Amino acid sequence: MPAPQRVKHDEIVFAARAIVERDGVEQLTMRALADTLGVKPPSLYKRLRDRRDVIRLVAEDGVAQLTGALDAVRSASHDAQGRLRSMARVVRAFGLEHPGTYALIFDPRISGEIEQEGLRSAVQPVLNVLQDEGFDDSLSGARMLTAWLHGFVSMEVAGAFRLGGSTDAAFEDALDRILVALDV
Amino acid sequence: MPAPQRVKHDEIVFAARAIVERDGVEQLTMRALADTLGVKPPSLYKRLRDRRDVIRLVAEDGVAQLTGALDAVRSASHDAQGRLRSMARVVRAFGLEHPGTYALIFDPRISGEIEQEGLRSAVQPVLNVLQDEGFDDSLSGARMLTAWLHGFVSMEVAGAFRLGGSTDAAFEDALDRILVALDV
DNA sequence: ACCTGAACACCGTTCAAGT
DNA sequence: ACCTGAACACCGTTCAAGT
Repeated sequence: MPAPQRVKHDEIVFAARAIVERDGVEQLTMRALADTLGVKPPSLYKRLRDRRDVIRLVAEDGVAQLTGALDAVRSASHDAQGRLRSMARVVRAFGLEHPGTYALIFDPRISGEIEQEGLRSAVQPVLNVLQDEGFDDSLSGARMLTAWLHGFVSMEVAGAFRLGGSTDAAFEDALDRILVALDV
Repeated sequence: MPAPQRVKHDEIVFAARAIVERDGVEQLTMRALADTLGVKPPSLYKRLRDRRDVIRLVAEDGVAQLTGALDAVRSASHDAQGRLRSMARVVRAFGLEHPGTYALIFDPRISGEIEQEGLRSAVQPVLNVLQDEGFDDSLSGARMLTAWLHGFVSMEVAGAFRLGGSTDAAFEDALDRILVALDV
């Protein structure tokens, strides 16, 4: 008598993502994952290749969510400047809401394996906007904006801006200056 | 008869740093470290609290090196713009030469424990230069420059700039625009 | 005083045996 | 067809016993 499948693929990803958000990647063990799913560790290997596979799925789930959020605001503004501003805010909001997943997406050790790479998925939408505007040197502009954005968010998440002032204001202020520097 | 001390503290840090540079942090195990030192794992606990302690020491060693390199170029230029430019190049060069250590220094999970914090140690020298110049809003300016710089270097190290063009030129170009945006 | 073997609690992963 | 217990090779870490 065949044993019934007790756990669906999506449930695994959901549970794994929850562990990452709550406790960090290093706590995402096969044991912890099996426990929250009410199953024994070896059973997971029927659905997953190994632990790296789990982490990859969590990262891809995060990328999909971030990409979706970026798409949602893409048409919100009519001018390039407004669109870029909205997109930057979306990335920052995602990082502050999901620091564990954000770190995972941009971790070079993982992002190399992601289907739709984390880092490229951050550069690409910005590049698209700049290209749509017929902006000269779109690639280097996109890189400058995304480098600043990723640097700001990861430093903020890491707590590097502990000292002084509103980080909200610092973000908006620097974003203004970056957009001016881009000359969009 | 007391057994002679077979391994010095500095040798441990040196060996650990070498493992990180060559194989990455995850390969820095107590076993691997003991092996390269010609000693058994339990012996390490006479000199170190635990594995986190080893990692902390490696990170601090890297921070000291980076700080030293920053100090060395600080007086190389007479104007603020030249100093900031040199410092940015030094950080980038360090990241490209020591990607494993760079990632460690800026990893929020480790930098929180470092004596002289990695992220702050990157912001501070820039902040000093801007303050020396009597630059208004030095803090937010320092943050903008360091955010862009850290973002650029970590994305470059992660291989996010695979597609197209010289990254050297992209770096210099963006650095120019950032300095203009800062209006130093 | 320092070093070590043995031991413990954890991992990830495999596999034969159960249903 | 899926699940599980047992087992293996790895970790980090502790500690009593050696010199």
